[in-house]
Amino acid sequence: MSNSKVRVRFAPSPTGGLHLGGVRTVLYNYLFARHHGGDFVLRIEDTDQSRFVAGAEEYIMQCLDWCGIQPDESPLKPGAYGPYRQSERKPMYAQYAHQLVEQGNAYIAFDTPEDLESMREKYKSEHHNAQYDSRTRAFMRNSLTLSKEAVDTLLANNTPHVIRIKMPVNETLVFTDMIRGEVSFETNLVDDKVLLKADGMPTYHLAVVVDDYLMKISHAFRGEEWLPSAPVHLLLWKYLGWEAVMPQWAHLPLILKPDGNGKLSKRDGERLGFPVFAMDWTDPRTNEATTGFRERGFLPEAFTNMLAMLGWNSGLEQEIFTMEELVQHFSIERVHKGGAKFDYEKAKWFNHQYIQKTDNVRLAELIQPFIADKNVAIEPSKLATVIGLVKERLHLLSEFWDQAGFFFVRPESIDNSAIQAKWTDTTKQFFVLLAEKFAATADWSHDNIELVFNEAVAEAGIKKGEAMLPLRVMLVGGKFGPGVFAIAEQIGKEETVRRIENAIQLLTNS
RNA sequence: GCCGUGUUGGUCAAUCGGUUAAGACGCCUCCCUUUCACGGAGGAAUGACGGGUUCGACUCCCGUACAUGGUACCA
Repeated sequence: MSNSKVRVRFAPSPTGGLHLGGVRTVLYNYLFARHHGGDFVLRIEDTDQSRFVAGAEEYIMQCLDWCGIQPDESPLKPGAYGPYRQSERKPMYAQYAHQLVEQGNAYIAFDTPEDLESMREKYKSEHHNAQYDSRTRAFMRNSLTLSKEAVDTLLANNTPHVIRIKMPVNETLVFTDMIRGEVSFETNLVDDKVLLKADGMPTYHLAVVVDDYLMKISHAFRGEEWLPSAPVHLLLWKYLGWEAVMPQWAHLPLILKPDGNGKLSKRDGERLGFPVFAMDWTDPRTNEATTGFRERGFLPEAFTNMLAMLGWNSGLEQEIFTMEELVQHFSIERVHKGGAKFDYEKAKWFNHQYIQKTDNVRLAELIQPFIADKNVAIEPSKLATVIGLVKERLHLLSEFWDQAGFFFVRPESIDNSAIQAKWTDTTKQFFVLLAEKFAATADWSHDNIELVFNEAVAEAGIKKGEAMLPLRVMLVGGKFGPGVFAIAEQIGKEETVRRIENAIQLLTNS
């Protein structure tokens, strides 16, 4: 395998929103492919017709697009190994399943769901371990226990049936995982998985092997939850005679919930207040909406950078990597074995870093959706200027309006408590004076505004410190924001005077 | 229950038998800043437990504990 071209695939099941862990799996696939100059394939694993969800496939592709990950081959961009949806590859699988039956490595099983149910019930009480294995299959209705004639008759009558792999007895299966090293399993302890379902569709087990073979996949990365079924896949590669070209496996660690333990789920995000999906997702069946990182105000670069570092480490002290740098440094051997708890605070830190290094014009475009509902017309150039003023205090793009809304809209209310304490006749007279002086100022530039302010302070005979904070609150509404004179300059002379006068009135009447 | 996998500060993590056990996030203190933030300087905080192997173990081996994944005609 080592001398052939690197080809990897991300093979999601289109059943809903794209989870953090899913995105990280794609990312690692993508980085590995690019690092080795190979191909990255997107294959849709839609073999379970009962779990079809409208729009899920398009959604997944949009997520990849947002993340800046372009597949070399996908349902939308077919290469030489299509089709790229398993549902469209249906005819390809049955022949291999039947080949296995003929070779004696698989068999036909006619058990009904009820038969299986009662088998499991029975074993639960007797052996603790209910599985369809070498011992069980001798008592079930299948081509191993039935006569050839009986089987033929059942088949001729279109009796529902599946094809199961026939696990060997007393064998130890060993393979080398790229991040875990040698892993071994006892064949006696893994059951006879269904390969071909009664509806003629393959299960994941058959499909993944057949497709990886046909698509010439060289390295297969998937979540750790697949490790227990690896022996089935291993055997399939062997029985089908493809062992020599079997991909190298790497089972990625899981992303865990921040509190307690366990796999991070959509519910954890809702419970703890952070997104889990890459982008907003609304389930068409239940209409349940889930927020995504994009809509929460993440930059895609920050999102992918953060995910790359969750479970992988370059060995350098650097943490901020462009996609190109990630491609350059990535190696699957440096992926951690243990699961990583997701840390939303750190995720926001990454986003903050990226907001700082992104230029204001692009930020303005990205922020547009977050202010679209404010009903204010804002020129892009002004937006960019304001962004430059407040970006250092943004962790999420969605925080922009809270931090900068006062640049565009007069504050609805002002934090009186911040002024009240210092509000005396002297300060009131000062602000009346200041408003007059401001109104008469021709050169409305930052430095000159400050100059005029200083003059007013001197004339009124008060301390500058007593005037600065009240002025800020009058203009901003609260104790936050960039330099006061920069704010005054930006909102303009008329508006500055207006806000001061409004505040004086408000404070006088209260 | 059974099988697999994992376990360095609160979190992400470096270390590939010999270090004062890096760094980052978060937290705390101070400085800067007539707000908030940014920035700067400090600080607290780590090898699950028990046995080996070794001159020497966070690093290797074996147990135990704990966690987690699987145990579907779902992926």
